[in-house]
Amino acid sequence: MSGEPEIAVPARAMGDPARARMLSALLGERALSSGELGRIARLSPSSTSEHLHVLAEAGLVLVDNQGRHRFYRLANSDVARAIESLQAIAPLARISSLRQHRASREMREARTCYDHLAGDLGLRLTDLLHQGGIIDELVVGSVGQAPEPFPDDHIVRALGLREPDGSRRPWTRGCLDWTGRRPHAAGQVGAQVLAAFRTNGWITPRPDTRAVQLTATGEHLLQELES
Amino acid sequence: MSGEPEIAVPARAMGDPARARMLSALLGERALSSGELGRIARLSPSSTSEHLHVLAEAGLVLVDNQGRHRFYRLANSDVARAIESLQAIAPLARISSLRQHRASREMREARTCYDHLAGDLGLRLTDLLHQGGIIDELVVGSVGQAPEPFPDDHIVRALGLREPDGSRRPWTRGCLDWTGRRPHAAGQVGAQVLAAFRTNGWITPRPDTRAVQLTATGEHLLQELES
DNA sequence: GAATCGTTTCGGGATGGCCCGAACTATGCA
DNA sequence: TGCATAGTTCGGGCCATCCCGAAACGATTC
Repeated sequence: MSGEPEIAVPARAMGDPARARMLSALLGERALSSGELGRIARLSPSSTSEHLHVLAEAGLVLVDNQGRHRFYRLANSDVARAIESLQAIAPLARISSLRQHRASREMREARTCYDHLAGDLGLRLTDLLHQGGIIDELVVGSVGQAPEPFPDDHIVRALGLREPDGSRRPWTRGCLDWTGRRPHAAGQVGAQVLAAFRTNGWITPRPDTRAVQLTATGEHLLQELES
Repeated sequence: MSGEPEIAVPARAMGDPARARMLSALLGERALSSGELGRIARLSPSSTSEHLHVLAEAGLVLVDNQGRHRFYRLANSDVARAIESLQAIAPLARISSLRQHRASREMREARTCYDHLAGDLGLRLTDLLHQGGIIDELVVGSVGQAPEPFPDDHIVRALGLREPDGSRRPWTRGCLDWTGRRPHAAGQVGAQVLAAFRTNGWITPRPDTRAVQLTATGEHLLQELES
């Protein structure tokens, strides 16, 4: 027999600035090593290790051992969802240094959000998908169906989109994070688009951050699709 | 210029067991006084006051002064959403005492969840609304439209449901909390149903908790609608 | 096997949070 | 005016957490 959920457990784990930075970095989907996370959180290796232990204990992250590295990732999409929902009510950090200013600009331009793209790039793609009839109008938190029959037009071919995979996962989901004030496309279609951008080299990762850079090829493709 | 949201701020505020209990109680929508919250969290008045100060500072709760009472409530529905999403990843409390056991059973049977009903009662109502064609099938986090034209059948009249009020708020939203493993109806329709249950005396509040009790009248109504 | 690299564990110091009782303020009521 | 009630502020004790450097550990490399 068990009672109510103890939200203090995950909340406490997320409630330290260093651990919050780590989690925010891990929202960028790919697994990060203890060392990378330590650099992101600006901590000594020993402190980093302790914080990661706390996160694992609270069930927020999982570890993959690979050689002498240990790669950490968010435990599941519910954790990602919880972090997003906290971002919606969290105050925005004050920016003091020039370095932070640049990092903030890069995040606004384009970044990954768990397994899809966000920032200005995410919004451009959302508009494109909507104009192309591949997704419905998005409302925050809403889920949408794929069009029937599945189109085979220019946009679909250019991005290499495939039909939904039949899993329970919704085709689109409106995901709001703190820039833009408009939801961007998450869900299966969002994941497909991010995968396409990665494998085709339309974006390149930036070091130690979820921000990504749109390459010249990527920008060309977008402009061509938007015209 | 401002940077990323600092999720550590709300998370830290929620990350104390006493404050978490208060927030969980406030999920029951109605505002609670400092004294009531102190009893719920089992704290001295002075500690209660400090904790509430922390919650207010983090923007999670708002205060209404009424005479010598101070009534606290969740700041907005985003906060409620964040608490719900943490409940989805939080471990369930172990139950030791008989008293906790009874409280847990009462919560499972029927409780309020921000501004709608949850627990077994919430699920019964969700099924009823679905069978009556008033809401679509629910998926967690999904939003649904009201039927057009708005029906005027037995269920609608019995519950006194009105058409959507034209606000942005979705007609239905699938809200999952920890019992039942199935989403129950939130959104405008959920709020209307709770209001009807309250004003018609189909439920009565239980002291110091979000749990409510279905009255004999309420049970009669439900059985009649379900037949 | 020795050196190296990434990571964890341990010890210890500083800090801050949590708790309470006592004193204080503000409201309501007689 | 005086007293009771609701709530906050203050002071102080205690404990958990957060940080780091030193040392240990395990895997890879030479």
